[in-house]
Amino acid sequence: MERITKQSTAILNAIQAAQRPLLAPEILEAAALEVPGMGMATVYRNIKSLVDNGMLTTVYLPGENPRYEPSHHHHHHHFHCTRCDKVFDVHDCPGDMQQLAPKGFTVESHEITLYGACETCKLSPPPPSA
Amino acid sequence: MERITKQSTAILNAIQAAQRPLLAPEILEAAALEVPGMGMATVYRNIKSLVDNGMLTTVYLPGENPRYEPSHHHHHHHFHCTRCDKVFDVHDCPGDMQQLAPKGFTVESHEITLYGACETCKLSPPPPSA
DNA sequence: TCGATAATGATAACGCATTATCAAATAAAC
DNA sequence: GTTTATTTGATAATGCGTTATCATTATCGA
Repeated sequence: MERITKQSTAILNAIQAAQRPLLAPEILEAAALEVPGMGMATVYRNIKSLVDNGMLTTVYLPGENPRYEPSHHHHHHHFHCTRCDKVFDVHDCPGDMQQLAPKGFTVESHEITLYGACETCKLSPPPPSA
Repeated sequence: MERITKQSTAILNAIQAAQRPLLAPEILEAAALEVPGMGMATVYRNIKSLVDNGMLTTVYLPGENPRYEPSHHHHHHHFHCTRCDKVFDVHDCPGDMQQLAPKGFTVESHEITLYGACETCKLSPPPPSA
């Protein structure tokens, strides 16, 4: 990916504008608003290139397909809304986790995923089923 | 799965003896020690049945295939050894995570995965590469 | 503007975990 | 022990995310 195309521009725009990690199909959906007819293969090709360049970071959550966000280079976690399935960054962290591990184990890093309702879903709960 | 067979017995034994969540291939490997020639399909069939019965709990870790452990019914987390890739239960928990979430978000649950070296791997580090 | 070459889109192919199929083996009831 | 229905093992098939293929299109340096 050496050339700047309207597709690659739209893909990068979509990821940077999202302010949250996106799934590949979400990136396609967003970028296709700017470049209608864009194909899934183009999204995967550009993602791969951006990840290889270090511009994108892959976010793995339990039982989920990979999401992608601009590389932050600072420690953070994620919130997965169980209503809308969107994932948001969480910039706070409880800190060292060494004390949780069994005796004799060494903790080198950790991942935390929070689950619950995001603000939008809290304010707009689904109508009670009839 | 209504009948008790030597295969189903070996599978349950393997899972209960492991004292840690196992991948499907690990269950096969362990159960096959007791019943040589056991097939992967039998493992998946029995896992599915045990999960449906509530006897087994599926453990999802980021970017990993599902693992299985006996249902505990108590809140706990997991430690993933980056050396041997084994996963261990962590019975401690930092507690409520509501304060980490963005304003307006409601935290209902959380998952924590610790990464590092388990005791065995710490005591037996790999030889330095030549 | 032209030409070389990289990117795109459509689609086939792939990898891999999981599930379905079905004949043979085997629990468990009688 | 016999009978009958369930389980097993081998293997094909599936689902699905991702990657490869290749003719066409488009970028960008000359």
